[in-house]
Amino acid sequence: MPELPEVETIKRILAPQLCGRRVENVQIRNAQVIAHPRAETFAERLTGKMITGLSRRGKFLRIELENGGLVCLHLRMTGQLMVTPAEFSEEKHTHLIAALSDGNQLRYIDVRRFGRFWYLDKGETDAFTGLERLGIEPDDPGLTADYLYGKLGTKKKCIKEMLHDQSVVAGIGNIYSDEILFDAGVCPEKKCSELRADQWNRLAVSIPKIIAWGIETDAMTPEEYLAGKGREYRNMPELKVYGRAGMPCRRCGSPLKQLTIGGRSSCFCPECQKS
DNA sequence: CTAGCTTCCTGATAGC
DNA sequence: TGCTATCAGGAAGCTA
Repeated sequence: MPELPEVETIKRILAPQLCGRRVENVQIRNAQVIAHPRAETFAERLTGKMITGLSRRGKFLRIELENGGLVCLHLRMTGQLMVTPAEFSEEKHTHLIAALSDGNQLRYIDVRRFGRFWYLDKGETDAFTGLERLGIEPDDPGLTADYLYGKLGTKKKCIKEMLHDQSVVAGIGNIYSDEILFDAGVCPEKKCSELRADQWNRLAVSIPKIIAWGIETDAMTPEEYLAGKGREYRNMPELKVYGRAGMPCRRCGSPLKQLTIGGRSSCFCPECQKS
């Protein structure tokens, strides 16, 4: 499931393959991946437009067009965006294919079909994408202990759940929330209202640190990208806790524990994350 | 305002 | 072998 570091990786890989290319035509195989406007209109608006830039905000990707129009997309759980030569065989669950002026194709593949696309004309604000309610980026200098405390200090929900609130810090999902809490030495079940000042301080350090580390370890060469046909965006970072239930903690050796918190599986070290 | 539940989807896996 | 049940999860939308 792509989180901020993977979306950033996708952006960096795709930007040089998309910028300066014109969208020649758009085939939408499954209209449900288009959230706004209607699929036909979406295809019409894109056709003939030159791609001028790619940007990321939280887990959203934005494809900027020459007319000031914007394609926003969210990959959710299983969405994959890739540029391939037109002759590459088509993956199962391909929902959108945009032919580009250099002969390549931009393809969207999504097994579970949770991902969504929006097209916004220049200045258009009426279509709700979710982008508008995003909080600050993890690398924003405004991400301080005070900021976190101000947003979450009175919340009764546990910190693990609240780290997923995109309106506080944008881009954190289930993998990186586990990694951040381990780095900060904070128990995922701890209620926000019960966190101490030193724990807010450590979270304010760990959030940008772990997200930056994720981006670094995801970094992929164009050769690696092509070898995987662009399907894999995570270069297998050495995760400390996520998915390692029962295995020894990399810091203290104690067996890592798994719990379901707010409907999400959560892994942590009961020794290193006692409070 | 918050908490809690449901929805969307398919593939992997477990149990019989 | 083949069936059914369960689970995974980002975020919106709903009710209470």
